[in-house]
Amino acid sequence: MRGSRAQCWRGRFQGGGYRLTKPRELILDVLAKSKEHLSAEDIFLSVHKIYSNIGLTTVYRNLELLVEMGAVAKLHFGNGKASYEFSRDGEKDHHHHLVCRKCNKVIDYADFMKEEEEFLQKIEKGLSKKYKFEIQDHVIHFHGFCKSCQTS
Amino acid sequence: MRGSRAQCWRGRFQGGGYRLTKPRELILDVLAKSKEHLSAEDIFLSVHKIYSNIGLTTVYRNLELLVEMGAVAKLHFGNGKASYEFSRDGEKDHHHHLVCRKCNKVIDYADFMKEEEEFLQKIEKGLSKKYKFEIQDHVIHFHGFCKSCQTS
DNA sequence: CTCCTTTATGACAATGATTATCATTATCAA
DNA sequence: TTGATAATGATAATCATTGTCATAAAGGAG
Repeated sequence: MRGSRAQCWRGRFQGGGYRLTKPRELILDVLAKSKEHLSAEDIFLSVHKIYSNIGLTTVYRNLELLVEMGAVAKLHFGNGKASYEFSRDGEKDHHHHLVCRKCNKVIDYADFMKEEEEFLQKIEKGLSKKYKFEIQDHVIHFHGFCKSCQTS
Repeated sequence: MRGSRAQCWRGRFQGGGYRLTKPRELILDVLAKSKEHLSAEDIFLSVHKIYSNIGLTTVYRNLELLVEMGAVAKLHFGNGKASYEFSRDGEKDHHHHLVCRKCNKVIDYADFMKEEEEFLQKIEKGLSKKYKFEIQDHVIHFHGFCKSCQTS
């Protein structure tokens, strides 16, 4: 039980010459548990609760690594800090975002995902051929006003 | 000739209780001329060439205003600073982005736009109904490796 | 299991983009 | 032309993120 997922990650890390360390494991745990998009500081605080040695720098460094590995997506909504979440990876809970222009609230939606993914795959194929670009992931944000920020 | 566009903007500003000032006019000019996504500093430097009084703060302030007005889109690629460009507004030259995960190069593409826009409109309709969210704009980014950053 | 090389960590300082402050100036409706 | 109000620009302040470096931990070799 314990460690089955850890072992999977261990493999992914070691493939790149990296090691599976406690901070890394805990960061992954936090990311996995909270389906939300978290800031580096959010993650730092969560990990800190059970491992008070963790340093904020380490969190940043590992997020950067995970982004490079393609395991984590770094997103920007409107609040000045980056948000991180697991990237699609063909996962079940892939989703897209509605971002409120006023209060910066973010709604994750998973409706229409089948159609969207299907459509995106077609587009991706065309684009990667034309631009010789290896597409690994995508981000779709709709911007506007959420229910409570609509003036009219 | 001169001023027809300015008058249009004057109207948009005054509708919100804002004024059309020289810095604003020049910032809009720069944004209109360069189809590229520009950073606040890029814009500052461009305006500065012909109006050396401009302050960086003013550029930030006005970009923020334009974003609020829905006239300008604020985007984040991977270089630590925000990029700005006119938002769609049903314009001819609406486009989406391919962002390289390694060198942060951004390719604007306008292929498949007809299909994409058609598809997005359908999605937007469904989402705005379900989430009572007033959608004004969207962002689509594909992430991966550009031609010259592909290792394999 | 212990040792050793290498990678990773954490405290701290430094950077750099963005924002707040505030006295001064410019816009524009009357 | 004038006056109320919005906008500007210089400066300082904030705050997320990155660089530095001495120390600690991982994990392969023996």
